Amino acid sequence: MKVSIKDIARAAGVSHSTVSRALSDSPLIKEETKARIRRLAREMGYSPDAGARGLVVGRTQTIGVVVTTIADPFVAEVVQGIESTAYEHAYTLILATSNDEPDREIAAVETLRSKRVDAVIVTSSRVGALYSDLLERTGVPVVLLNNHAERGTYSYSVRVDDVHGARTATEHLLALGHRRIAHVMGPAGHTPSDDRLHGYLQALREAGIDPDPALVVPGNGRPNGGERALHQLWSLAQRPSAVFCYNDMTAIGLLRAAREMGVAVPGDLAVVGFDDIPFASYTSPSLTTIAQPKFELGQRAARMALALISRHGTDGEEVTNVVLPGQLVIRESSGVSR
Amino acid sequence: MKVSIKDIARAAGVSHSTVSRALSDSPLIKEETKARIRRLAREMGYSPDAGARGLVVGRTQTIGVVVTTIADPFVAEVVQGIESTAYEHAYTLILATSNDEPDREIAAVETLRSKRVDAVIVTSSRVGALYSDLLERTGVPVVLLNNHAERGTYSYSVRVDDVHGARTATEHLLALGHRRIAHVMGPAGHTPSDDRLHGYLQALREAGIDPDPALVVPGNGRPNGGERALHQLWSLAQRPSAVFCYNDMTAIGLLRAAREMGVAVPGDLAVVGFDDIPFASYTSPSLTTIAQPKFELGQRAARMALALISRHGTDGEEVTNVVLPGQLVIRESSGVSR
DNA sequence: TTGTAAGCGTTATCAA
DNA sequence: TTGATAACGCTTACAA
Repeated sequence: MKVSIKDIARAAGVSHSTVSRALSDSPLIKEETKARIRRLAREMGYSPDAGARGLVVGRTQTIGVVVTTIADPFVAEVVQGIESTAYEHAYTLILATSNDEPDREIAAVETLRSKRVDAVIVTSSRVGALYSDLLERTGVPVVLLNNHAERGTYSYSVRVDDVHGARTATEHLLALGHRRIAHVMGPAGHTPSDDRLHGYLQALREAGIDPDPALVVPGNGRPNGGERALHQLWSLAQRPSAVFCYNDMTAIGLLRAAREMGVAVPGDLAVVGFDDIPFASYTSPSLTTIAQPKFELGQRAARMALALISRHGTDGEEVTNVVLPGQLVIRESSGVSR
Repeated sequence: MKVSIKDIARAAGVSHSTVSRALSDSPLIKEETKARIRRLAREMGYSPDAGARGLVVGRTQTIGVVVTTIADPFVAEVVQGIESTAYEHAYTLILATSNDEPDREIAAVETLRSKRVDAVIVTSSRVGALYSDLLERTGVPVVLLNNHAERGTYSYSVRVDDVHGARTATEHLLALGHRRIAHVMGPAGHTPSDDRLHGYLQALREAGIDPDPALVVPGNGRPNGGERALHQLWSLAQRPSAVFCYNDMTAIGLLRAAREMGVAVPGDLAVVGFDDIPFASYTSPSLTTIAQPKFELGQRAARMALALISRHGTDGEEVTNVVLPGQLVIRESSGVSR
């Protein structure tokens, strides 16, 4: 049923090593025999066994991708970018989902290690460091996406400049004349959360505004976090006139709450998000946001992983961390027209 | 560097087969030795080579997942469902993206075959049949998700009942008093598109309404298709008072166009979608739709794949195709309150 | 309870 | 230009 290189050898009356060479187009083999063998292989429905090959060559042509959940539009687009360049280089993706649960993070690392992936790309995990530690001593290159960590021998990162993006968002609101600008934070203990908060504070201070702690409220990166945040903000004696949300999901939840509460956006409250997920342009009002080059982030991460793989041992070309800028996309929710 | 079963054997002063047995918790090995070997394995940082094991046992504990694009919220949730049950059964996912390009579909099949995946799950492809053909003769079980095809020995499907869902959606609009109900179709040549159109027509006829061909307009399953569709519908002499869209993405585009064109929803036009993507409840007005049990679809597909794998050869338990019902979720866009 | 040996499907090293 | 043969890391009869 399953046809191997030996079956072909038998049928062709040659040795199995000749078949192996012919199939990998070795210059050692006579064109004539090559052709014959290739035809035979096709006819017999031969498919090379990647596992067996990996065993001997020491590479699996496989990249492990760890995400918290693929059901996050941001993550999905990043993975799309990874896949596209992996595909171009004949690499395959193994997907592992962590759900942000420590057990599953560990399990994911173990599995990927066992599958002997040539590299690992970790997207927006809270514990990128975990991977670096566990995998680095294995010698598996690790690329952290949107999660900086100490730079190790094998661990690199590609990310968007969160601080700068947050500043840009905040400056946009400042330029529109807002003085009481709130911020809904992201999930606690997440580097991007910290950085965006940081950028927000920086922009305020540079504008000579003393940040009001009451205007910085917790969130979780999901819609319900945004909803809760608006309730909290609206119960303040001194309400904000604008809010910069950790991400678009948060902003979308906040937008919905605003609708329910009769808070006019951008009239009563200008809103800016972060990420530019596909739906940002379909909300009502459409969402002003900082666009992350999601697909490109994925591409860069994949390219970096490939570079690290080929560099492996030979330590040739230098690989450096990548930081991409986010871009302000102005839509209705910040009410530029006001 | 890379420690193998033999290294452990040497360190433990036993043969490598003893190590193999100990690590797989064989009852043949004395508890004492087991413990010793396991400790050693941990200390030495041993990680079993899945490829090597697969070579001998004939299984890779891997499921291939083919999607057109992972950057589609519907697909992403389905994959999430697949991953979750695969994980529970110690299976790993290999992700292949086809972009709906024939070349890549072929390439995907070849790759997955080479990687010796134990089963393949294909999500919403136009050409599910292709996979059945190519893989079935290989003996790899194929599960088609939302894409029925001829039932083969190894090819099964799990899907949502599109006809029924479309009927439900249309009946909902009929019950609200609408008589001129339009339909924006999905991508041409896609089974779900046909089925949903079919259900829509069925519902109309049963209500004694002769379907007006002018009210059935083309779409593509994406927002811009919905936008174009509304322009087309609104240019009619006799406009519809309601529209059933192929899916939520289409409806969302249509909603945006409506906003731009000053068409009130649901006042001038009631809108119903299909899928219930996460954002359906965040649009404005929020979207009435037919909810597909996405996560469950994924789970079922994975379970079916696992069943097919274990049945393999032994032809034990019967496996039957799965059809899940969609559920009407009433929100604002159909204007129930009117 | 453990060890020996064969074999899974490849590639790679020597010889011929 | 081709063929033997070993090796990759593992499981699994078959012996002991």
